[in-house]
Amino acid sequence: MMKQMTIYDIAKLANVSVATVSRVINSTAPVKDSTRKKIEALIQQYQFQPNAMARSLLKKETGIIGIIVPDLTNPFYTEVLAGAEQEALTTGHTFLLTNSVGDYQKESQYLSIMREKRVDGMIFLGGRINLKIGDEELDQELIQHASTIPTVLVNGTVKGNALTRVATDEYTGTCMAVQHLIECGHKQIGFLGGEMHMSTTSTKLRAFKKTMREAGLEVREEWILTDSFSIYSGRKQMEKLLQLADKPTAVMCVNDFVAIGAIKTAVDHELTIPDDMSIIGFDDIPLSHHFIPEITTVSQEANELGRTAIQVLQKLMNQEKVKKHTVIEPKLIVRKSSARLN
Amino acid sequence: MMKQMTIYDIAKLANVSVATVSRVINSTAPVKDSTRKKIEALIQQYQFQPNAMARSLLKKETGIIGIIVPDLTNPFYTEVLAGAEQEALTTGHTFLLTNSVGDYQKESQYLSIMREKRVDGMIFLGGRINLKIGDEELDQELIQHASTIPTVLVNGTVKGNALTRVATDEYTGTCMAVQHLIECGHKQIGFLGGEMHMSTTSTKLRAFKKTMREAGLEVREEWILTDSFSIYSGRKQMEKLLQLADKPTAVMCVNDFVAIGAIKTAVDHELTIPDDMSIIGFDDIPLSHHFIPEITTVSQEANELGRTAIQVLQKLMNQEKVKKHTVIEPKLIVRKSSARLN
DNA sequence: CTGAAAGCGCTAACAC
DNA sequence: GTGTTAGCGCTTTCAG
Repeated sequence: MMKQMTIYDIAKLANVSVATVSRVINSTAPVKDSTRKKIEALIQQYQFQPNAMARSLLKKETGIIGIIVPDLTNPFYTEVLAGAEQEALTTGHTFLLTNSVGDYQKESQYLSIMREKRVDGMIFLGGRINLKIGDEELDQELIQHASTIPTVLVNGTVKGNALTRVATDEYTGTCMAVQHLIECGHKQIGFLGGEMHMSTTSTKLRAFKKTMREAGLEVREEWILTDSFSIYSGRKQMEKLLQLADKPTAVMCVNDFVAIGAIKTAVDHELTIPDDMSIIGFDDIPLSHHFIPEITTVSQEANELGRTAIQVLQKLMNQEKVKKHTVIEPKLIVRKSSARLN
Repeated sequence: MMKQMTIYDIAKLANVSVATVSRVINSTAPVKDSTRKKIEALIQQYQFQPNAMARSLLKKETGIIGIIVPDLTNPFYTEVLAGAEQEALTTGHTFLLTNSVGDYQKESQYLSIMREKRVDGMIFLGGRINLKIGDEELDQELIQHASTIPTVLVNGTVKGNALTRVATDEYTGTCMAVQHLIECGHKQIGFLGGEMHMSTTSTKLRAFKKTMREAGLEVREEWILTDSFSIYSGRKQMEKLLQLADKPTAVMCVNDFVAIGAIKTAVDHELTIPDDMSIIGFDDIPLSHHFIPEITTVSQEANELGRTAIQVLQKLMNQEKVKKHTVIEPKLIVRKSSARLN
């Protein structure tokens, strides 16, 4: 590997001081045209790039935003990321990305790395902040951490809502979806969840029950299943549901993955969706638009969520005032996996 | 924001010199047990984290691997990333991730950032390294860049194969898939591609033609369509194909996205897949396993690809000898979107 | 076992 | 316009 040049090397070659070189690099003060030209030529010739470490050490800014996501292969998260990236570009920030796989210990480890690397700010998604009953110690660690690095939580929170967060209104979103099912004439509606100890599941379940009750419909416990957030989990849950003698005519799923799994298994069992059963997802991952049948779902506006998260973070980093809680309104997207009860 | 402590603060509090603190942090030399304990307690108490910038400046190592991907929302790339992350974890490296959206100018910009930040190494995916006819200048920039930072290219190359790369054998993979179709009795086979100027498309097309010819089958130019790599593109292409009076009984698609689009449009047109037409994809994204029908495809072993790329990069970073070209063997995954011609 | 001091590459006063 | 110099926070000789 070729050694990288330093500002000293350039200065020597140009017969000027390092300060002058620094000035042309940062256009921070006027420099005589001829010397500027000379220096610029040298920089070009040797492909000189100033060392960001050295600069950061001094400026106390790295231009890096740390991100912790729970699952890189989940399209919802990548969509959030894509939105965030787009927005971060406007201020020239780059992402230090880590994948926690929902492992709390890894989260802690990554939190440490972010601090060592002195990221300018960070975004935290999933994992511990999605726990229905937060863990005292984990929350404390995160809060502590946030006192030193501007941090925004996406779709989650910690004890006492102590930190800045932006989140989709999952409760309302679920109400809208269930309401849609009810308006389609369904009276026997089930719920397929993710892990019960995650707030995503419990929030949506609460919304589900409340909407049912307000419509005067019975909430049947045997139609409420929970497992995990994967496609495979959707399959398992639908498998169970179909074994029941008395089956619902519609189900609300905790996310699109579970909905896909549910549809797939239903189809395997010779059901036609939506004729034999309406199935609704949540998230509006790109795939839900392309699946056969196209899936009715609630859009989390993932891209906007990501962009907003960064906007809030940027304000935080600039020491501006920000709302402690920004909410993104979800949208019901009616497609082909739900229909009138006939 | 609370100010972060420095090694000086700790040293002062412990009544020792910074050198001693450094020693306990890095266990780089023996320290008296009692002073060690004292320092450790302080570090714990104030949650002190050494500043990685300062250290990197000295050690000329950042612990960061730069990654340029063309599309964060494409499951193939995220799967590669997930594999890479897993492997990078073994050496404690973290990712500086950038999303080029296939924009060559952005790639250049990100290349610069990687150099400024002095990443220890980098992985480049997609974009310019996938051009059928490489751009002289862009290649030169990348080669130049690689002379200063260990770099590995994934599924692509530059002029003269000047750089280290790991890649799936797309040619062989395509041959396998087409061969499978032929063995199913198909004689009228089409090809749905991505952009024609990308090597992925042209390589696969070459393999397609060669396999057809060797089997004594006619290559019909009107059945060879190219557009882009998206689901939407698959839809458009299938739309065109179905307008033909004489249609193929099977099609090979450049990737799973195109296959999904093709299937969806075919189904919209009341065709049954695979009974009326066999359709094969490429990549084996998770979705292809869950789509209805499940998609026959060629697995790129994305996760392994990512892991291997990092392994090779690690060797490169350690100045070990590495093969200039590591190839990953693809696998044919026969599922439900292809069947015997009846 | 511990401390003093040099230096990593850069920026920002402060002089001239 | 330009040069000198003092750090930024850390590691690492070199002495003791």
